[in-house]
Amino acid sequence: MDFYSSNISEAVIRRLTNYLHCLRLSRKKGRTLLTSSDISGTCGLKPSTIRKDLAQFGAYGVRGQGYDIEELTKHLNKILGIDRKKDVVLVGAGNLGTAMIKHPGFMRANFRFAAAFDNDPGKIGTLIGDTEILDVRDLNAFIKKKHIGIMVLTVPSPEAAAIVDDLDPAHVRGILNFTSEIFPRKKHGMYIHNIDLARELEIISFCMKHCLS
Amino acid sequence: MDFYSSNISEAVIRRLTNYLHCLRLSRKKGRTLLTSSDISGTCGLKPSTIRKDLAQFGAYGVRGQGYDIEELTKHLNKILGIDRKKDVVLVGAGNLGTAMIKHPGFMRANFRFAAAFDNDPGKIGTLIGDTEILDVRDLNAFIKKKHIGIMVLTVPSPEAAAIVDDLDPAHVRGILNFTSEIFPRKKHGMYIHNIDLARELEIISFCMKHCLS
DNA sequence: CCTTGTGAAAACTTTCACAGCT
DNA sequence: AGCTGTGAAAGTTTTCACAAGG
Repeated sequence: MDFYSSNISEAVIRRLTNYLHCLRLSRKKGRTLLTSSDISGTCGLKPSTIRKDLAQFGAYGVRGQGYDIEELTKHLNKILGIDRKKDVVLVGAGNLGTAMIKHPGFMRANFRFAAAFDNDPGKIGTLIGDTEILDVRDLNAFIKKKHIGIMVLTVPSPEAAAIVDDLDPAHVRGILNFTSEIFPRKKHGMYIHNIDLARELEIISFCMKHCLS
Repeated sequence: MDFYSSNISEAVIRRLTNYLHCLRLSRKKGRTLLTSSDISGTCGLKPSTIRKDLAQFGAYGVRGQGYDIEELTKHLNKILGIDRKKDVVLVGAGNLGTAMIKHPGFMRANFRFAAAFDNDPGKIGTLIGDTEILDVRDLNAFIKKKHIGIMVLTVPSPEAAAIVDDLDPAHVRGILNFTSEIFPRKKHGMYIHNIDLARELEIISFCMKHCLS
């Protein structure tokens, strides 16, 4: 377990989340053991890659058998830091924001939306599911008071920069940015993950045209 | 321009979409030339990487000056296959689907939602913006009649597999899959791009914990 | 003088092949 | 017999350093 010091690439982390997906599926089916080639079949990765990844994090399978689903799930949850509840705020209570709050995957991954924020007076005070929409002007005070570490940013792109610049980096350590704004990976000690939905379609468009390997 | 035969990695394509983003920003500011270090500043990539990428696709800049914004934009649009309008269908008219249809980035990238599909009788016949919601049972007929090449899949995860399996691969060539189901990259000649929003948060969670390089 | 284009080097990632356990 | 764990090899990507050219 020396991954604190070593540089893990994003590709590996992304694969870990895929393994977790396979584990959840298999557990639902009532299985207790899973081999690297089982995972390979579901995720479309080489068994050797999977074994390397897991070995790197000190996950020990049993030779001749495979990996214990229960144990490996716990192990991966811990590695990914989703082994205990994390409070998250949503900023931008539009359709995308609403979709995020209602997404079943977030609860499964132990994320809890502590509140949503918006600048539309018509939305402020209302609920999305169980999550209250508050005034975006109170965002920083809320983050400070509740010790929120993660922000999901789903405002219109032009508003993104101002919100991020105003943020107190002492508290928010991670941002999931869905605006088209590209922020640097790390900014004031915060980790920012940029996902632009339109850009993903552009990637598909290319792959369809040129038949990506 | 030999990228038809060569294997371009997804990382390169993703970067191309970033360059396009920079180009759009700079054009808005009234600039006509852009250097690799300008792009570097906005995207957080090394200038040498940017030049390699662009050279690979035969984009020629002017030594001592940089790249012509107008020309490079056209060039990249063409490479990505977004130089002309493409019809897309949305399947799953929930919050995420609505967000996709209303996302300004799609129009900018020349995508047009020809229709949305859902199985909720209360939604069928209504509109999202200008896009009509039709019965999901008519999906395949519609795709065939209108020659739709791309599908955006935003149904609840358990419904995803059935829809994809029923699809006529002669028509749909690309799927942007937002369910947690992991499909193989290529299936029956279709290219499938999997994005699970919860998985992206898991990645952030890891990065926050272990300080990704 | 400035910035592109590019071969060569360095760094990183994936795959292979087989030793090591159960 | 079967599957993991792993060092070494192959393959890929990024970075460097500098020649070429406006």
